[in-house]
Amino acid sequence: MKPMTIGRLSNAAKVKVTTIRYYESVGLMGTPERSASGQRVYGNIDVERLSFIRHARELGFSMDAIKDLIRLQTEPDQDCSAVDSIAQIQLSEVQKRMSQLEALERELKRMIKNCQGGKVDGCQVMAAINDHSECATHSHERVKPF
Amino acid sequence: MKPMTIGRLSNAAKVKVTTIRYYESVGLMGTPERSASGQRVYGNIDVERLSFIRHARELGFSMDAIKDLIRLQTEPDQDCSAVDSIAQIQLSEVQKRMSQLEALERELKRMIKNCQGGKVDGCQVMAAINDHSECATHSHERVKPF
DNA sequence: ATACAGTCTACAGCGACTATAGAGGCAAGC
DNA sequence: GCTTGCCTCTATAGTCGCTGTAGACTGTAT
Repeated sequence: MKPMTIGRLSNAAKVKVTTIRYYESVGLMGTPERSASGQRVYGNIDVERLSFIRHARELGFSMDAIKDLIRLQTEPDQDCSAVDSIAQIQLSEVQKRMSQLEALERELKRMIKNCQGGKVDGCQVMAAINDHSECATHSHERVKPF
Repeated sequence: MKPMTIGRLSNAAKVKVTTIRYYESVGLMGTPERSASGQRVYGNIDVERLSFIRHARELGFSMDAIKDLIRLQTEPDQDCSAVDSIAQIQLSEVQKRMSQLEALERELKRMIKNCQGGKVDGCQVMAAINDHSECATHSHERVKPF
């Protein structure tokens, strides 16, 4: 039975080694046992926890939100509503983000459709971006970069 | 006729003062004239350019893409296809991002629907996040934070 | 014995800003 | 002239969620 090193944990949970160490440094993962030579040694519970973190990250939860979820998990007698509300906030964030992106999609499509080749001089894409009177989202909220 | 200081430019273009200085530092905005006491002095053309940058950012264009667009704008005899292709890339990014978010929305809704209150112990939201066998997006691509 | 992969720490960098500190400038009212 | 109060200046550090690098040590297979 070989000890579960950080590399094996990485394979098991599908999270990069460097990311695991990062999660430890910010307190998302606890401080593991060490072997005689100082290497981290994990157990099955760490695979569980790290997989939970990965999935939550894939769902877009912030690391702070995940910390809250983990804390709640250790208090199983508590009311479920706190968990529910974290998920609700996440859902509304996702929906807000989607409606922004839909507006962007419409505007980008319009720009591209109107562009019939030719010179930059009369390019409708540039004209559309310059037309800052009409904003895609009708708000001044910044769309996060991607 | 008062000189256009950075604050007035900020108001006119709806971009924060600190962000304007940042744009200058990374070469997105040029280096403006200075008054005798060293304050930045702008003209109407700067309002145009900064508004263009703001709108392009709202459309999700990266700062590198915006640099390209500005460069192309100063060469109006060039072919429009470069501009078009920047917009096309942007559109496909937006669409990719949207389909990821749609998957997240479905999963979050499912999680929340199944949560009927009660204790954390039996919370379906937690169970759903723990169910990392079935991934929302069916890929291991990370959704960018927001 | 040697090769090579894995692990360690510490620190720098990414994008696109935002925040802070501490100094100096400018216009209006007294 | 003096004060008040906002504006602007530079420089630096922090944000988020990692990723990459350097240089040293460890563990395993041949």
